[in-house]
Amino acid sequence: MILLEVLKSLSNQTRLNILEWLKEPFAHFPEDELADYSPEFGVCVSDIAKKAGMSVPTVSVYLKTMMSANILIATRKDQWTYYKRNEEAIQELAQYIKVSL
Amino acid sequence: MILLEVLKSLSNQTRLNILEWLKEPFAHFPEDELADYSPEFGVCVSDIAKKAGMSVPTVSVYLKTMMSANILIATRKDQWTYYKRNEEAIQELAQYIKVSL
DNA sequence: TAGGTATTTAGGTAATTTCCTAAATTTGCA
DNA sequence: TGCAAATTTAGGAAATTACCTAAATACCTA
Repeated sequence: MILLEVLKSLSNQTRLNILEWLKEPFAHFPEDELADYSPEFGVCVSDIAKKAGMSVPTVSVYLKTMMSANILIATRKDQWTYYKRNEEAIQELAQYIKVSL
Repeated sequence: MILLEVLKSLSNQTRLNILEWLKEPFAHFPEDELADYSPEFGVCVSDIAKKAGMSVPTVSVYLKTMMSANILIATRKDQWTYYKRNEEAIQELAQYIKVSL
């Protein structure tokens, strides 16, 4: 884990929100958009962009940033890219801060 | 705790380094600079600036930023301002990430 | 192969952050 | 009172980040 990279990826309100939304997709995204939702894959880029009220390209880059930091996991499926949280990495971050920061 | 503010205050390599140095001052600062060191107060601005290899004003602002985020605690004593880590706030951050992020 | 949907990449402007030097302030002490 | 040391505040240049729109790419299906 590259701590600075992880912290940078989390130091933006929209990116923090995305992480929250992905924790409970059904509480944050319209049900019809989650018609084919599976916790294995997550939520696709355009649904997240719509929820964020930002352009798809901006959110695409945000998601990619968080994936590079290993906080999100991406899965390409047909023409969609689904993103979900990397719970292990988030716990690793918490543990690192607790014992090593 | 304002999560975004805390994360921003930590998303800079120099500020992360400062937090590390303050964890074990004797391992990171020259002994003579720590002549009157006390864990109750910490290390003064100019010693931290020297260690960082940056100007005093820059480091002064960095420290103030981290204090505003509640990650550091400042104590003014005569003409010196000493900074130490806020261990409770750091643990609170770790816990927040663990259970709520 | 053509056309449609989803995503990514490129390129640009505005805002923020990084870091400096100079000036102002705080505090101790002769 | 007035100088000296430590710090903070002000102001500015350069780099990075935050967003956008337009264009390119990926992948489906007819």
